[in-house]
Amino acid sequence: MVSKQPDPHPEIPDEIDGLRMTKQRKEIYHILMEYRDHPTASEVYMRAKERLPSISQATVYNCLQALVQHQIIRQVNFERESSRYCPNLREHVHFHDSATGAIHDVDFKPGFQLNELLQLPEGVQVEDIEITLRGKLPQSS
Amino acid sequence: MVSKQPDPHPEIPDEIDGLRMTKQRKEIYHILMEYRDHPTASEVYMRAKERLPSISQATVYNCLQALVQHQIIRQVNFERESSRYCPNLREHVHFHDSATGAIHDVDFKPGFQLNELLQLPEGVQVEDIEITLRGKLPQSS
DNA sequence: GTATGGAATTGGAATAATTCTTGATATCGG
DNA sequence: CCGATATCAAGAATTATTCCAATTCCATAC
Repeated sequence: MVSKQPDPHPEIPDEIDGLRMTKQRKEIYHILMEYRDHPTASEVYMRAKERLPSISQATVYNCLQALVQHQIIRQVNFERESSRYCPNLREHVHFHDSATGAIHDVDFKPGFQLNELLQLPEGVQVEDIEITLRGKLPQSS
Repeated sequence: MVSKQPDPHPEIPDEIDGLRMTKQRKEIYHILMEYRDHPTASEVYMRAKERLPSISQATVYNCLQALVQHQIIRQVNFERESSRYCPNLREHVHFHDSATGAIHDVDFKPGFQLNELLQLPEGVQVEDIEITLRGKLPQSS
């Protein structure tokens, strides 16, 4: 008679938007929520192995992909680097600090309108916007 | 006595911004200028082979990289797809037509200011902006 | 002209991130 | 409890790109 292990992440529901949250998916989602530093798949893999030593890279990729497809997290691409993953679902922009390599989320100002910024042709339907900035933060931050 | 072949692209100077424009580099630059449809490296390779049958993929990659590094063309990345290349040096945005897959350049409106759009922290120095839109054009276009 | 040195080109091998495949496991509904 | 379905694991396969070593090209000096 083996008693079940307690769920290590009881704050994460067993299902999100129709996706069954398995042990592995919960762990990976938890990792993204905890640090929010836009890790790559292999960084997620390294962190996940600490709690789930038998997890494989393939599972990490599978889980990340399942979470992205169900719009629980976002995949972030910068240049040709490895994809990074981000649990922030608000519409936002990514700022890459060229000094430290860190990535910061930057929000839009309320009420922004794309066609105030761009010479878009009449009648376009914009389904998705992706904005990435690269630059330096002031010293004091 | 073999007479030299005439330069197939006399409109392209023999040097741009300190980069010696060899036969291969001229051909590749010409391909980008002619169609302006944001081809991938292997699309450029296929087109280049028509005029320079002995050109190699490695050369295409080398030339594209040299042109990018000398800021003669731009490398454009979208999601995790192959890089695409673009001779438009004006600051602009890429619009991916989700119906046809075509990529269109969209200009900024004059006098746009990033911090009208974004809640940027005080004192950031933005060195580079990359904006990509995905969506549909109106039928009639 | 011809020689020379550095840059450019070539073809193939190597790399890295990601996806695919297949079999094993776990979970759900009845 | 049992079969159906979903998920996971491990390694092979794929794809875009880069690296490497050998050759070729080209500008300049002789």
